Amino acid sequence: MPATMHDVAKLAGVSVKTVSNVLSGYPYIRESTKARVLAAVDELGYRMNLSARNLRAGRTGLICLAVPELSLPYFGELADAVIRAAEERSWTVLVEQTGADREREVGVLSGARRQLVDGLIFAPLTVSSADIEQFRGDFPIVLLGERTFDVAVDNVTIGNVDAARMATAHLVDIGRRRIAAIGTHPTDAEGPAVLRLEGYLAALREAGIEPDTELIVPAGLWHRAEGAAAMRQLLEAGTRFDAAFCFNDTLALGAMYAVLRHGLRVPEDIAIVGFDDIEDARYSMPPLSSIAPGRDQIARAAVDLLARRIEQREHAHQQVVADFELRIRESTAG
Amino acid sequence: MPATMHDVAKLAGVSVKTVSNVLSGYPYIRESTKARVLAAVDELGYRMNLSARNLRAGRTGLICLAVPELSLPYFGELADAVIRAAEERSWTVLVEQTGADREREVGVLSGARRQLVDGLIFAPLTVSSADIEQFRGDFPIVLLGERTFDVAVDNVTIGNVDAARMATAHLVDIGRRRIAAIGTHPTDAEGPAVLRLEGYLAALREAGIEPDTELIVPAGLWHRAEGAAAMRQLLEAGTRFDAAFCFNDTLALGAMYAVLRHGLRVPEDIAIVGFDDIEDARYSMPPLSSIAPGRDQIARAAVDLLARRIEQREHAHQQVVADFELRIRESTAG
DNA sequence: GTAAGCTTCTACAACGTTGTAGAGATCACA
DNA sequence: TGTGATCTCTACAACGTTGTAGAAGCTTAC
Repeated sequence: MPATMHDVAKLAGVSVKTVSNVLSGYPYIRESTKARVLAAVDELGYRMNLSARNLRAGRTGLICLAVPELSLPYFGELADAVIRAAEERSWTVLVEQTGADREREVGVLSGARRQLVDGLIFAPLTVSSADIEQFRGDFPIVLLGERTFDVAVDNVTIGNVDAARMATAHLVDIGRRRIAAIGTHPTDAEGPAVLRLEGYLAALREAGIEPDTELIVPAGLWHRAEGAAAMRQLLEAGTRFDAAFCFNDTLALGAMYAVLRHGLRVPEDIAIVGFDDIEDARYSMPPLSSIAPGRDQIARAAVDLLARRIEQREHAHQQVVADFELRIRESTAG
Repeated sequence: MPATMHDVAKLAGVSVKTVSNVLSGYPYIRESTKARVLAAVDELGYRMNLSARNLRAGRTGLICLAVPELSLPYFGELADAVIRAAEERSWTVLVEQTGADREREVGVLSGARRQLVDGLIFAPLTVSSADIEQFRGDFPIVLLGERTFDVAVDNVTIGNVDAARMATAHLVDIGRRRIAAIGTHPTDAEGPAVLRLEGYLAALREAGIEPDTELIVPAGLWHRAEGAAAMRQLLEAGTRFDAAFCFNDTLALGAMYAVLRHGLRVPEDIAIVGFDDIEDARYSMPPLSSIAPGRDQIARAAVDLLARRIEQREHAHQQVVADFELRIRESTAG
């Protein structure tokens, strides 16, 4: 049975409230009293019961981070960054995995966790802006990832369209004309897949290249296996092409694997550029060119926005656009 | 202001306790009453206040998973598995990152989180068994990873020594005699690095191969960068060798990168085997042979052990040894 | 000398839920 | 018809904390 404030108070010979005051930094306390209380805390190994504190204070000090899967390196690294950023505010992060499941994403928005956490940082994959409007209710939320439609939610993103355009333009710059895009979500109306496709198409347009629908390959989950499958499909179809822009790095690494397996060279035969700049990208053979989003910047911005939203429920929603940069490595360089 | 049980009770025309009873599945309730209550819950969008419930019940429904870093793929995948296993018990997992920092690991054992969670699943890196004995107090804990010294804590592991021995023996089987070991922690007295080294040495001994200390290279963090650095060090030292057993897959992938960069072939010049079988391993070029621990089995066992420990504080501590298998891929196969 | 202000501490109620105990109905059976 | 068992529901207290309100002592200023 752990010690409570009552035990501490009794041992220190003060009232419960005085213990509470000492612990919460109330200024008007005699030094000697404070010392006695702290000694008692120490002696009993007292730890505050957070359920009780939260019940009273209406805050839990917990935030929820909802991502598709931690086993995807990008989200593992992102979770890492968010947890660190949250720590600076002494918040605790509770990670929820949504899979790629719409029902679970809706569950996160409207679900039971909302009673447990003060706010939500949410990287949605399948739910639409309309869903978000509908289910979020009056709850502090920060979205990760651009929303195509305007939605009254704080939002941190990198410029997906610009970044995708830059990645594709880089392939054009090194002389490629037949550039595949891997990872589209043809049925989505919005979301990163849509935006990255848009950037890809814009870059082609600017280069005067006619897009070829045969070179645009969907991939639902953006895992390595799907990247490899998509690339195999392209290679086996006999479609001629000399480069691929993959919508994330795991797709790209899977695709690169399939190219090499097929006996072709990267980048000589097929140049590949990815997106996310996960650690793997730097140690693949050849190392993978990729768009590096400012992960720490994104995490910090998300936590900051959420903090402001929690403190002050009513204010215009904000959009933070984080920086990105193209890291050119050997998968696109001679 | 969210609705409380009182609001629901008033709307349904029953007592608060009846609402509570309906919601917690108490059997003796008239169907019509139950229906009225549920309708009221629905109409008000009522969600239970978990702080209050926890305060009353003395349980939070949260468990803590403490790992070094989520951005390490193995731990990302492990966290994924633990979260899924915990979900089946409708527990929520709170992930704590310890870095490789002893102070933080001690903090996890003795820290403030203990008031917030019902139990802890802990993958320690730096703390010793003695630390664990000292700091854990009376708190439900399950350790991930073998303890060399006996410590009164539930424990899930794979047979590190056996697995390392099998990996090394595999290299011997394909005809290698000069086998490097990458990833030792020379100052540790226990922990996976020590055990894997032990397995490595055992396999050499069984094959009648004299270990060569020049081939045993430390690496603190088991990141790709350290694996690459260790391998570069070996290559530049001019030490002759024809294989490497890396203590985890990220080390192995970094090492493989360095080998290929150095203009040598894998496996012809240097065969490489890793440990953990992370997803990357299957898509590197060449694909990496690795020890596959039963990750889901480990996660489930850890959650099960923790559940038993929470329900019933007093009983002998248990050790679960999960299965592993060697996945042979091209990094060790002609 | 006393009003006003500061410092230090305390009692009490409240946060939203559930366990305990028990009050009334209703039912089965003699 | 009475007796005990079963069903349905309720009042109350309690979990451990903090906000509110205020008491008591001390200092300052006239």
